[in-house]
Amino acid sequence: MSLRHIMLGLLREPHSGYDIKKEFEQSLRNFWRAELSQIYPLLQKMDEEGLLTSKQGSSDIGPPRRVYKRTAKGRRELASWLSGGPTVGTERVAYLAQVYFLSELKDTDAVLEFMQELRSHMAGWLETLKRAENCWKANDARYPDDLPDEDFYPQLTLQIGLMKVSANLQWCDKSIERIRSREAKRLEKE
Amino acid sequence: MSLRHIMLGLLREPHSGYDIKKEFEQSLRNFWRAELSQIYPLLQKMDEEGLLTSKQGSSDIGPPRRVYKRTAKGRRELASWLSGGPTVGTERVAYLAQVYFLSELKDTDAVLEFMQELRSHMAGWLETLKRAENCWKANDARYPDDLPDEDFYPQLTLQIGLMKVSANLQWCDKSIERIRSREAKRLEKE
DNA sequence: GTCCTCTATATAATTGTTGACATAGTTCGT
DNA sequence: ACGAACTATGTCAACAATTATATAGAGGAC
Repeated sequence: MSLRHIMLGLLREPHSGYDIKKEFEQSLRNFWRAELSQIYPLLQKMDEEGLLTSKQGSSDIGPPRRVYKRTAKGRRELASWLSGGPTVGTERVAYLAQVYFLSELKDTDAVLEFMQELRSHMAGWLETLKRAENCWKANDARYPDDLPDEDFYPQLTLQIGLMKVSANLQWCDKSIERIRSREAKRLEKE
Repeated sequence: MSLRHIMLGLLREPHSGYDIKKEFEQSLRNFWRAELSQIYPLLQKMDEEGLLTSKQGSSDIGPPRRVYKRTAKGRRELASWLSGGPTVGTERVAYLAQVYFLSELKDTDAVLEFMQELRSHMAGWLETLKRAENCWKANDARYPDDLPDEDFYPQLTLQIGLMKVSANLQWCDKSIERIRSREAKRLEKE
């Protein structure tokens, strides 16, 4: 039940479905994703349930926008999610499942290619996060802990994002080295 | 499409549905989870699709077991998943979404309680992973990189698991400190 | 003029996942 | 003798997520 709660969090301020999608592609990218085909029906459903209100907005460009905002009931629903304590044990990381079974690729070059592609994904992601961090440092260089709560907690998630992606990158490098040295040892023996 | 591929990976050796569930609770816990109610129907479906074969086994204890093993077709299906390169960008971490919106909890004590509960989850998980690591070190202390591939790659995932959970634990501690010092500053001003 | 991208909303079909329920034999403690 | 915990298999309803498809105006590239 996380997506509806994330949307309730975003809809403290009015947003359209399209706006929400952009948030997922920017700040929420670190820990959740959602497609428009999931967002639009859910907005309608939550509107029916009384968690949101909507109104027709206008736009200079393209078709008309429908803008949603959470109700008091929606606000309470979000607070009760947070009060229930951290939701742990639901994490899924598909690429680690793939690494677990990499012995199925009988060709060491194919394994190395896999790991290098993973490394390059991580490197790109790290750059993105560093840019986001610099952007924030530029604005709040002198008082990082004086931020309003609404910015402080998102930045905590940016920090752990940086830590995890750095760890991933180091692990990729170390793993590639280990795989190479195993292969070298194997060739020696022949 | 990850669960079916993970099951194809496990079914290099014959397993029952119940066995597979135990694997998810032990070695795969780091990156995927699945319930029995998902495993049993999927085994039947993959059997129909010709990715698995099954045979009725006997057991000393409890009701009879049905044991599955992958076919050559299943093996190829798994290889093609791995050849497609790493599946990235699908990760979901619900507790980070919660942290992102922690400003909705107006009471700092409630926020600290949330973070401490998260910290204690991470500490417990770290202990579990360290035990798993020690168990492996005890068996293969002298030649860690001489392991057969089938053990080497799972251990790579254990290493990144340890790194990520340690990073999480450090981040929890640092975050709790920052939240406390913000609160202290706020009280000073009054 | 045509194609591409961006804004913007939406539906349909399919697949994946969770949680509750139902069944049943074995072993162990009290 | 009774209940709890463990082995073992499964169904069903509800909910969540993905992929493909449809529509349509505005702006820029070629």
